[in-house]
This record gives sequence, C-alpha cells and structure tokens, in this order.
Amino acid sequence: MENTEEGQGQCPAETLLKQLAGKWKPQIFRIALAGPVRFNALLRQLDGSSKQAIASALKEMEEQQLIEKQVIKLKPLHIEYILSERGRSLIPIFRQLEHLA
Amino acid sequence: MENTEEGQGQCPAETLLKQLAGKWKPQIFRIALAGPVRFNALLRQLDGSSKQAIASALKEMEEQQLIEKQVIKLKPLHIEYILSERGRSLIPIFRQLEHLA
DNA sequence: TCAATTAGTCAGAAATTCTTGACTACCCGC
DNA sequence: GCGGGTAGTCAAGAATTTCTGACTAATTGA
Repeated sequence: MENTEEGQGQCPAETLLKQLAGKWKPQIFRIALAGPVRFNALLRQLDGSSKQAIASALKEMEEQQLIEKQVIKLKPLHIEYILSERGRSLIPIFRQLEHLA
Repeated sequence: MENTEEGQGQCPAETLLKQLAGKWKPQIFRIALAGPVRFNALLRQLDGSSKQAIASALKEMEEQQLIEKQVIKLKPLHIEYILSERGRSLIPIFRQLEHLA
C-alpha cells in the first residue's frame, strides 16, 4: 500500500523519532557531529552497511533538513555531508539520548 | 539471519532510539503518560493497529523497562500497563522530542 | 447455554527495509 | 586505453516488520 504522505499527526514525538531512528541514521548523525563526512567514508566506517541503505538514509536526512550536501570542486570531486542548522539544534537532545541509554 | 543480541555498541543513542521508535511505541508511550492503559483500549485508540503489533510493542517496552504490567483482580480481570520508573524518567526527553519536531 | 468482553497467541500473507552485485559517469595517473 | 577512486543508481532477493483472521481461555450477564 502506498503511504502517500499520510502523517501520524496525533503524536509529534513520533515525527522526530522517525527522522532520527533507523538502522543507520543514528550512526550517521553521530559521525556527522564530528565534522563533514563523505559517502564512501561512511560506507567504510559503517560495517555491514550498503551503498543503497546509506544513500537512502542520507537522502531522507537531507529532506528532513538534518544534514546538508556540499559539493567540493576539487580534483576527484568530493561531496560532503554536514549537519544543517536544524541538525545542529538537535545535538543537545541527541546527547541526552546517549546519556540516558 | 539471527540477530542474537548483537548490540550496536558504538552508538549509545541508537539503543534508546530503538526502544522509543517504531510504528506504535511512541503513541503507546504518549497515551501511557496520561495514566494506566489497557490492551483493548489501546487497540481501539490506535487506528489501524493490530493485536499482534500492540502485543509485541508492549512486550518489548516491558522488557526494556519502559512500562510495567499490573494485573487488577476485578470481576472481568483487567491488566493495566503503566510507565515504570525508567519510563517516567524519560518523560522530559519525550516532551523535548515533541516540542522540537 | 449463548453471546460478549477481557487479554492475548499463532500462522500465513502482505508490506517495508536492507543487502548484494552490476552498472553509470567523471576524473586522475600511468 | 586501463585501473582505481569519487558518488551514486538500479534490480533482485533476503530479512524484518506488520496486518489479518482464526483460535484459546476465563468471566459475566441474559
């Protein structure tokens, strides 16, 4: 069944939990805390991950404005992902989640 | 493949996110904030849910000590689910998740 | 006794998510 | 041109999660 942008409007926390949770998103977020990340670097760091899963996680996180994509016009053409302003605003709650776990 | 208690030890936030996120857990948590809940009441409130999904969400949340099960020995034998101490300790972060969404 | 409500469990199908491997496209060095 | 690194996309199958419907079992009221 197609879930055509059908929102879970009753529960606001659910929205944010969906954006942060998932198989790879928490780790991507944690790594991005330390600075810009690149696609293949993530793939190497996240053991057992796949291009597809990383690409789709990054895409969703970009759509939800957690991260931003930056094209670095260098010799081999790099693409960096960094936390957006909204992403940075979630750092405190992410830290709390880490401490309360 | 069996995921035999293989932990995502690198990312502590992931642990908590997994416990709170999911299709029904955020809503169950939110409803439980207001007071004791019962199985069939949840089923009626959570539109589109199924016994199986609610039962398994409650079971997981109980294992993770977010909620507690209480048998009320009354005429038709009720079972109430209430937030445990750990569950109550997560209320502030849940509220923050709601406000930041 | 029959139907209804309580709280589930179980098996099978459907939906979603993830992994694997092949492939594209650009740039660089040899 | 060939191999290797950059960043992906696509299709197919596997794994996981969820829904549906049938069923259990105890209690209650008619």
